[in-house]
Amino acid sequence: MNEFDERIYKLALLVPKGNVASYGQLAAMAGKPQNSRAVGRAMKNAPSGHDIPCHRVVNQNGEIAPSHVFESKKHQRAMLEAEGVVFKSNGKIDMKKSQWKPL
DNA sequence: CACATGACGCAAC
DNA sequence: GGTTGCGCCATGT
Repeated sequence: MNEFDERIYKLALLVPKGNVASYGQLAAMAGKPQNSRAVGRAMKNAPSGHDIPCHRVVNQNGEIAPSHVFESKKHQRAMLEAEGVVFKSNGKIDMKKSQWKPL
């Protein structure tokens, strides 16, 4: 596992319940602002059993992965909603309210 | 080794 | 505000 990926996982774990982080955000915090893609790749390659809330990691548009990534988009939406993440009428996440703001 | 693809982001139109 | 194009990095063929 690369150090970068490890940081991504750690950051994902740091995301509090009810909040979400964008790929670019994690990438920036990991030290590579332009490497947002690698974040997604890292999530995809994320090891199971590490309690990594990959569902809390979304894109800047407030959208979740296509669907084939998790069980389904609906499932993930329900999961996030259960955690307190605010969703807009269009089915996307209200980033303005739910985006994780690290201290 | 070169090319194409992908859980993305941002600037430009 | 939606769509298009380009950039960045890692992986697979």
